[in-house]
Amino acid sequence: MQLGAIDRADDRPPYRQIADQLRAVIDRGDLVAGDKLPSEAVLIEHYGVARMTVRQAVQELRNEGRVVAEHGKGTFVRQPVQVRRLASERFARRHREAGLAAFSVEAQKTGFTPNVDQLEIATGPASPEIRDRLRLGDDEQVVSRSRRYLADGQPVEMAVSYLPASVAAGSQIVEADTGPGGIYARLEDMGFELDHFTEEVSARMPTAEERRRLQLTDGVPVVVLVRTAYDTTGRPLEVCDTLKAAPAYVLEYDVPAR
Amino acid sequence: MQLGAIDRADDRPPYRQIADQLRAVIDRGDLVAGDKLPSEAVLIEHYGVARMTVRQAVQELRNEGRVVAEHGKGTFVRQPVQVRRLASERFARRHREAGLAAFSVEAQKTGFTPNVDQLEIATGPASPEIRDRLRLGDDEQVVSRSRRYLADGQPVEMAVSYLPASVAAGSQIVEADTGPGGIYARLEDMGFELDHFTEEVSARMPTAEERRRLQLTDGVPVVVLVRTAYDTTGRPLEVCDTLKAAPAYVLEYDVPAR
DNA sequence: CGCTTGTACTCCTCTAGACGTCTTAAGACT
DNA sequence: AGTCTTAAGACGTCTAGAGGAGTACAAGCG
Repeated sequence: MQLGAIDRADDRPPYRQIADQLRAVIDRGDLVAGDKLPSEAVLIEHYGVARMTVRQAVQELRNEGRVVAEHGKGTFVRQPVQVRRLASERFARRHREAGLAAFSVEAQKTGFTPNVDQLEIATGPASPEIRDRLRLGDDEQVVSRSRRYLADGQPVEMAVSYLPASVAAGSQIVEADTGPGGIYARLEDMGFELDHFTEEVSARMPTAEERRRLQLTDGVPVVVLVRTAYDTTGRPLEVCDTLKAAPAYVLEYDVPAR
Repeated sequence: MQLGAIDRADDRPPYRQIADQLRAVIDRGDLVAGDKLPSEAVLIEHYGVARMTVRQAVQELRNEGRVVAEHGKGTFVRQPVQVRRLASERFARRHREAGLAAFSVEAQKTGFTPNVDQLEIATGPASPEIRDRLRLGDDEQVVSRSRRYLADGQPVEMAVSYLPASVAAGSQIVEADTGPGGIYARLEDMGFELDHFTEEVSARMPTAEERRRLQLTDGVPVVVLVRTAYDTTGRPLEVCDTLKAAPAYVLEYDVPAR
């Protein structure tokens, strides 16, 4: 692996020159996914700069999502973010068969091994925003379920959903499958009549926490899917917010015969 | 504007506590878009920490896109992404009735008076990307159609679509309605059998030109809908990219009887 | 009045350390 | 052999400075 020196004649600051050289090492393939970057101590020695300068250079690569620092272990080259176009399938049909589509179906149709982690379930008072979305009274409690979906170990999606505690009604619902349609099937089993739901696709910049959990590159917005499920009386039964890095959502519709 | 102090008993590092407090100031509305954050010197004085600590806190907010630092001027709160919630309607039903959903249907169901401007049509060689998406040969030409949708005079959406010149076949297609389903109805009239299409929702930061045409504020990502229409043989007939500021897309599905 | 200059303020970059926590592996002990 | 301790190496956080460069505005000059 070849690292150059800092060119004092260069008008770019040293930390940027170092970052560029590290980037080049990765782009050239001298270091591939999983490889360890030279440690901070080595880079300090090589370039003859202070520790903060080296850290600032590495921070650039971290913000770009090219490397990941692991406390006590080292800094490692990350898998490149995949931006492949997903193969299209008969999604809409399956969607109708399943009754309600789950956003996370996508992960399962691409050949990845999907799994779920960071499942957290909590019961407590609702925030004003959630109260508004679920049309709850001031003192009603909600059950929140957050989880993260991974494809081949790589986080691709995270979701938080809220149900009125009166709907969750004990422990059954909170253990419901986090897979596609799981929660909705469970709700129907419990006697709730799902009528329809709304989905709203939006986008925004992720918070630091969201960027961390999804291992996002700096400057990349996330696609947000806001879903609300209603019963036949029009009462919201569940709201679910799903976050993904772009590209996010592939639907396929069949054209009906005319 | 109220800023607290650092809680040494808190297990979170000071820089994160400072970042949280600055975030809270923005979330509370004490500082709104365009306002200047307290300068580094003021924050150093207030919290009694070193410069690097303050800078690390502000860096978090910069990474989140909440603030922007301008050399020599200060650090300013950025325009927040709007999270306006749109009223939901029986979208899916209409979608099935219409045969194919158009992304721009939304504008028409919100009570705005929609209209289209900046219609541009051109025929020429395809870029490598478009060639790839339409599966064209090296020397095949494409017809591109770009337009902008306005609601009550306000630009809300823009779209560019490409058809192989062999499909467009003269002047009929290029004058096709830009409204929902218009182009697809025209294609079917011409004997093309539309089979299905894929839609991919993504998001990214807009280019300067896109920001200008959609009159976007700085820091707001755009939702991108990438649609490809296929005929029964699996050949792509049209690709269409639509851009909107978030929020963008509201669907409503009915749950079929079980 | 218009232009230049000075100056204060701002963020940018960097230095040379310090101590902390986490991971790993070697070595000591049972 | 298995378990515990310890130390080295790695990144995390922080201090207390320094000079640089861009900006805004007031003072001075022609």
